[in-house]
Amino acid sequence: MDFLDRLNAPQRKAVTAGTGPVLVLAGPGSGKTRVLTQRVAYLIASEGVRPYQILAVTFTNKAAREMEHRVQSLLGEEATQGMMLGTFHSICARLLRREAEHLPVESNFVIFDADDQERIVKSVIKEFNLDDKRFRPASVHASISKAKNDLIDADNYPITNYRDEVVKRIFTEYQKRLITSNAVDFDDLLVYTARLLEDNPSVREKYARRFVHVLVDEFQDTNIAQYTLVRHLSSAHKNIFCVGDPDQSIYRWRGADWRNVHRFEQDYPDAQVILLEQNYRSKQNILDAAMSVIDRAQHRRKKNLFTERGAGEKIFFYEAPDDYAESSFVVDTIAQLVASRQHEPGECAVMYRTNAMSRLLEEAFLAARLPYRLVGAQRFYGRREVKDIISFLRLVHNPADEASLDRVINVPKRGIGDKALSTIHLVARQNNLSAGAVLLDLARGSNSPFWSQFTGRAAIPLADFGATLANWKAAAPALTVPELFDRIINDLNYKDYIDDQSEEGEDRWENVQELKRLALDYATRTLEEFLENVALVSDQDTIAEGNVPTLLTLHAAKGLEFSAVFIVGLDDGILPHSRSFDDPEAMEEERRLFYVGITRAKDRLYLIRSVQRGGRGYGEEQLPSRYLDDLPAELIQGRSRTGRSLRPRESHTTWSRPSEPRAARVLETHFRAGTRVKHAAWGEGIVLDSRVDGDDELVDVVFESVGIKRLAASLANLTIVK
DNA sequence: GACACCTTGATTTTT
DNA sequence: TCAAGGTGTC
Repeated sequence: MDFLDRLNAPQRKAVTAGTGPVLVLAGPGSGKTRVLTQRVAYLIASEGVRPYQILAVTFTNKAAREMEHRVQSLLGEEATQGMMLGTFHSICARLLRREAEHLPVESNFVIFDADDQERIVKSVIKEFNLDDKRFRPASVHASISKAKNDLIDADNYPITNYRDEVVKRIFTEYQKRLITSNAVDFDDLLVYTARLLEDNPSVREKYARRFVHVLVDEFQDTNIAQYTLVRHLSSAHKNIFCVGDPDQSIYRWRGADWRNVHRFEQDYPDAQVILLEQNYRSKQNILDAAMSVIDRAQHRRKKNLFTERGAGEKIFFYEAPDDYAESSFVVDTIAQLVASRQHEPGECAVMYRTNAMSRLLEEAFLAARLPYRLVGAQRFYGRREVKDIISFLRLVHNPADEASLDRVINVPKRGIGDKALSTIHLVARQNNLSAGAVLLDLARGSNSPFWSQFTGRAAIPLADFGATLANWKAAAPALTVPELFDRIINDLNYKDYIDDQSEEGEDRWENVQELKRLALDYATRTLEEFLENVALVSDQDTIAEGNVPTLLTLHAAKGLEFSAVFIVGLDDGILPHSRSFDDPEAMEEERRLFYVGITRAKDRLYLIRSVQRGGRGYGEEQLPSRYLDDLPAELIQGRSRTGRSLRPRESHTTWSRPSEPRAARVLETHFRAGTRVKHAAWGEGIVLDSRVDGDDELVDVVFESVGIKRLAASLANLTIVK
C-alpha cells in the first residue's frame, strides 16, 4: 500500500501494528487522525478485515464522517459499508435500539438532553416538597450524572450524609420518570449499553465476536462506563487500538478519567505502546510554549514535542485595559493579518474559557462589519423556539415524553397552567399511564374517564390539545419529517406566535426556518433518526463551512487546528477558572485546557488578557493568569500595558539614573485606538491603545509588517493616515 | 387561574 | 447581562 510511504516510523508502526491491544500516545499535531484512518484502511485493504468487523469510536460525529470519507478516498466508496463508526453516544443508541427487548424502554425511545434532564429533576424536587435552594436541580442532576458515569445506579448510590440520601431518592424517582417517558438520558446511553454487555453474555458474545477490531480516539477522555464498554466489545478478539494523550484530557467534570490510559496498560500488560512525538502542525516556538506550560503538570509522562517547521514567530502577548479593548484588539489584529495577506480569515480562531465571553467578541466583529462563525450547538439547539418545535415532534413520536409535554403543553398559550399540569400528572400516575396518554384520551371529551377530574376551564384546552396531538400522530406515518414539521407549524400558527414583528421575533422565526432546512435533509429518513441526530449533535458538528474566523470555547477547540490562534481571558479566575481553585485535580485540568488551546496554533499564537472585566467601572482588577508566568520570557513579544513584566517574581527593577528632564509634559493622548498611522520603518498600522505615561505618550500599534509594537510618541514620529 | 411586569440572584466546560 | 421567580392584576 503506497499510502504507508508518507508516514514516519512510529506512525507506520501504529498503522501496521498486528493483533492484540495497542496504545498510541499521540502528542498534539502528531497525525493521530491520520494514523486512525490509515489503520482502518490498512486493516481492510491489507489484512482482509471486513468493514462490518470494525468498530471505530470518534469524539464527534464530524470526525466520524471525516474518517469515513478519508477511508473511502483511499479505498473507494464501498470500503466502509457496514462499518460501525461514530461517537460513543451514537453507537450506543444504535445498539440499544437493536437490543431494546433487554431494556426497560421501547426501541423508539427518545434521548433526553441536559435541559430535559434538569426539568425532570426539578419536577421531582417539587413533588417531594424539597427546597430547591438547598437542593439545586442543576447540582442534584450533576450528582446523578456523575454516579451514572461511574456505573452506579440509584440502588447503589453511596450515602454518607443527608444530601446523599435525598439525591438517592430523587435519583430513583428520576429514573422511574425516564422509563415512563420511554426515554433515556445521555448517560443512560452508555450505562444501559455497558450493563447490557455485562449482564447478558449472549449479547456480549454477539458483538464481541463481530467486532474483530475496536478503535478508540481521544481515549484520555473516556469515563468508566465507556471504558467498560470498550473492554466488553473487544473481549473476544482483544484487538483494541486506543489513541489518546493524557495531557489533553479536559473532560474530567463529565466523568472522563485520564487514568483509563494507565488502567489500559494494567489491564493489557502485553499492549504495544507507541509514542508519537513529532509534530506536523506548529512552529517550534509554539511547541516550546506549550511544553513550558504542560511540563509543570503533575503525574505525567514527559513528551518531547518537536517539529521540522522552524522556530516561527514569537508568541504575542497583549494586555488590554478592559474586555472591550480585548475584543477589539482581536478583531483589529485579525483584520490586519487578513489585509496583509498573512492569513486567510478562515485560518484564524478565537478561543475562550466560557461561552459568555463570546458576546463581546461577536459585538466587536459586528461593529467592524466582519463575518465570523460561532461554534456551539447550544447556541442554536438551546433556543426556545427550536426546542419547542423539537418537543412537538418528539411528542408525536412518543407521547409519553414527559419533558417535552411539560415544555409545550401550554405553547402557544392555551390556558393550561400549573394547576392543570400537576393534575394531569397526578391522574396519570394514579392510572399508571403517562401524562401524554391521558392527554390523548382527553381528546374524547366527556367520554374520557379523566374528563371529570378537571375543572371545565382546564379540561377544554386539554382536550383540544389532545385532539391536535392525536391528529398529528395519525397523520405522521404518511408524512415525511419536513411535511410533519410544516403541518405542526401551520396548525399552531406558530409564525404568528413567535414572530411579533420585532427584531427578536424575526430572529426567532429565522431559527425555526433554519431547523426546517435541517429537517429537509430527513425527507427520506424517519422521524426517529431526525430526533436522534438532533439530540446527539456536538458543538463541533455544527461548524459551518466558510472562510471566516471561528469563535469557540477551548473545549470545543479540541482536535482542531488553525494558523493563527487567539486565546483571550488569560486572567486568574478565568483561566484557571475560579470554580477550580479549591480542587487540585480541577486545577490540573485547567492547565491542560490551556495546553490544548496553545497547541491548536500552527503559525501564530496570541495570548490576551484584560486588566478589567465584566462591565464598565464595575469590574475589579484581575490578576494575570498564573500560567503566563510559566512561559519563558524569550518566547514572548509584546508586553503588558501596565508595563509589568510577565514574570514579576524574576523581574529586576533597575534603579538607574533619574530620568532626563523633559521640556513638555504630555497631558492628553494624541492617538486613538483605531487610527491608522504610518511609521518610517514599519509602514502602516492601526493604533490599538494609547495612554499618557509620565512625560510621554505610549502607543500600541499593530503593523502589517511586524505585528504589535509599543512606541513612545515623542520618538517614533508616527503620522496619522487618513 | 393565567399573565404581565418587576425584582433578585447567579454566572464553566458538553455528549 | 440575563433568566427565573415572585407579586400583583385581570
